[in-house]
Amino acid sequence: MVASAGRPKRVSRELLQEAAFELFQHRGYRNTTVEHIARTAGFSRATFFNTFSSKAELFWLETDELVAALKKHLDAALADPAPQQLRDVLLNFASGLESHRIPWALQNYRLLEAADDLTASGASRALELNRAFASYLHDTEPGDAVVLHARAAATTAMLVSALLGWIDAGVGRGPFDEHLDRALIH
Amino acid sequence: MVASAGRPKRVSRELLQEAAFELFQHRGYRNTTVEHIARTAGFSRATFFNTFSSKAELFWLETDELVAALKKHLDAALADPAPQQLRDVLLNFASGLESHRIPWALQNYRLLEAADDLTASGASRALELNRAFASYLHDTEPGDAVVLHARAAATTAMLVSALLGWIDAGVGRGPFDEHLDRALIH
DNA sequence: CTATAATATTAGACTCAGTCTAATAATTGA
DNA sequence: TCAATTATTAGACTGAGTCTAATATTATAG
Repeated sequence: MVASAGRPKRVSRELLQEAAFELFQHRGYRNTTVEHIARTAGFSRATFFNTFSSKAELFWLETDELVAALKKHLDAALADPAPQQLRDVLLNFASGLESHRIPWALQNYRLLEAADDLTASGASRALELNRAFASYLHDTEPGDAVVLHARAAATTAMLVSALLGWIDAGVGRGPFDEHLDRALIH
Repeated sequence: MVASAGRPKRVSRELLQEAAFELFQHRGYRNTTVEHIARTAGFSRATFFNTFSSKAELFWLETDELVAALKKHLDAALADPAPQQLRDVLLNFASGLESHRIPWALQNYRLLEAADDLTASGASRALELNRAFASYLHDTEPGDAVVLHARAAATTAMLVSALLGWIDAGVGRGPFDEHLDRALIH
């Protein structure tokens, strides 16, 4: 790839994220301003908003990768000629989730309560998952739309509940798929 | 009740709400400023924030009454010596929900997508319900905490899903409890 | 009737997120 | 050296929410 014309980028999502998480740990999400994050990383506020569309987007960076991986997993499962039940696809994905690879945002999910923009952006991630589940169910076991959407919503809720419960369980918790197996009723 | 001392209140939640919903219909939630709402109702911005803690709180006024009614219903059910299953308590409550008494906010729930503060405040209402359901389950059928919280979360999700689906069904939809009965998978 | 205590309303200043525009800086290639 | 291109920046703006201090309206005590 030829070096493209124009002034080279100095900023990266990672640089800003690193500065931000340090500040969040230290002073909390609300007490950390975008100006503060940007200056700590060596940039201006304007550059921050060139890189992220919001303070919350930065917060969810790693979680978004996890969500994307799960959606990819669902797509792969759907490509199978005889797709598994959604439940089993999720358990399969869960078995690959290592304790040490949980996004910082999820480990610190209690921060959500303190900030409106975090609650909203967290909810929008859950809704994204919900759409993916509804779509999977639609393709694998069509039927009454009311029931289908209810099942998708229930699955999303149980997954999130299991994940947060597992995180809360702290060190010594077993593997995630065992928690999820108990939480995913029917 | 003796008339209390001091300058009498002129503002009321209802006055502001009436002005607000007119403006929301007309110009949308985002394009309606708090200043605009307050002035339309004949007050100042400062008075608005004396009355409501946020623009979003106003949006959810009627919904909050519905949530409070449901929580009361749960408490009443719990007072019974042999409490019903949560599912049946909810179906019972749903049968009393008339089509014409659906909060404006729920009828217009698609507005949520357009505004972060609405998503967040909507989510916080759902979480409030979720806590109430978890508490009900805790008192009626104790057991594994992971399973209990998963069931509460699933119930919340299915209830919301059913409610929004019912609203979307528009005129000609049957009674809500029929929808809910299908959505609440055991 | 007047003063005062109590409460409502208000203006206005402030912080912060997010948007936008216009200026400037650093690079490539001609 | 000049133009094209892209990155970074300052700075102004809007709007939500917080806060303080001033003013208005009432009841009641004297």
